[in-house]
Amino acid sequence: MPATEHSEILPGLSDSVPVGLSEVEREVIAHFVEISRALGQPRSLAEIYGLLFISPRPLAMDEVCQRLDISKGSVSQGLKFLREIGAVREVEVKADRRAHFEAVAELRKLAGRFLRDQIGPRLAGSEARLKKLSNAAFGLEGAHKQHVDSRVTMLQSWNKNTRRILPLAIKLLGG
Amino acid sequence: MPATEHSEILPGLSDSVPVGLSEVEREVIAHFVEISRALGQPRSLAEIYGLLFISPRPLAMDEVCQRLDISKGSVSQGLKFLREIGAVREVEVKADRRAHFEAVAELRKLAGRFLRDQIGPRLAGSEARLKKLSNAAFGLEGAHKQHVDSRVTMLQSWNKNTRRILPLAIKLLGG
DNA sequence: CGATTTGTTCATTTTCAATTGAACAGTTGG
DNA sequence: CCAACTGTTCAATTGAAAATGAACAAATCG
Repeated sequence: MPATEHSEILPGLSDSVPVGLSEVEREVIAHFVEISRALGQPRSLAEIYGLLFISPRPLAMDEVCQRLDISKGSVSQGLKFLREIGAVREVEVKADRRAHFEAVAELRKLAGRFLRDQIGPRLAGSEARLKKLSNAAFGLEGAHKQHVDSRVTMLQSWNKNTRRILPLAIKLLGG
Repeated sequence: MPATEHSEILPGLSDSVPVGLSEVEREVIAHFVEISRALGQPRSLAEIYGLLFISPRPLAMDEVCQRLDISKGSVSQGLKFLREIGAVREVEVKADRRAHFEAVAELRKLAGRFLRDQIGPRLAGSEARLKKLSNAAFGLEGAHKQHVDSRVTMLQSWNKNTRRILPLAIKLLGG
């Protein structure tokens, strides 16, 4: 007997939501969990996105809850965030009033929005801070001032470099 | 009276290690703390690197402890890591047997090593996982197999793109 | 050689963000 | 209108990662 892919742990309850995750699903989710770690994003986000990414059809919130065994609150917040950064889109499903979601699978869009929303603001804050720093350095004198000035200049140039590279990276990723 | 830059909170104890941090030091450290957050690195690392970055001379471990008010253990571990990724180098100081450290301030080296040591291994692991995934997908059938295959292919291509970009980013950062 | 200084390690504690779950609000269908 | 369903919010809990500090090893000094 071939193993059923959507493993049904409880045979009696068929044709509702499958219980547990298939091997493929587990692996895909694990993959996204790793990536999200590197990006400093919470695990549940990655799990939700991974499940939607590999799902052949859009899923409703409570389906995600059940399949991943995470709380309604987490899924609600997770989906909210994923929608905001455009990693997930809401789609209609006939004869079902629940909201359904599917993964946006275009890397260019994904990476672009992530960088714009998560990294961009930080860089902006950085710039402001460097200005403040530059002021603080203004009051100094002599060799000490020279040293501080050179360091501050360095930081400003690093920031500028980073700004230059981000849009470029997005282009390359998408192509 | 002009504010002393290396603020001396306890006037009697001069010419040993200054107590507290100057405004410039605080700002520079805050800057690195922000960056380290974005990179998912612990705060103490950023504080240590920031202090060394703005310091006009190499510092010994216990100086770092005192100035930042961090435990000896943390500083020891922090410096170990920073040395490993090449963000800090050890230098000799005459008539002082303690090890002294200074910040490596070349962005190219810094970013390069960070990407190589922290991101590279993750990408490698990713590749392995994708192979496993590809195998798991092999046993499937029909439309479901087609869907899974297309998704797996997508993941593989994303990985490849990322690999292509990293070295490029390093080059651009340094220039 | 002790005594002191320097530095590491690692079990415990602390901290902080992620997760939970219960209360709540809004919709829909009967 | 009310009962069931769907989804959000937020105070409390949990858990994972970081910081502490004491025990230890190694080097240096007198």
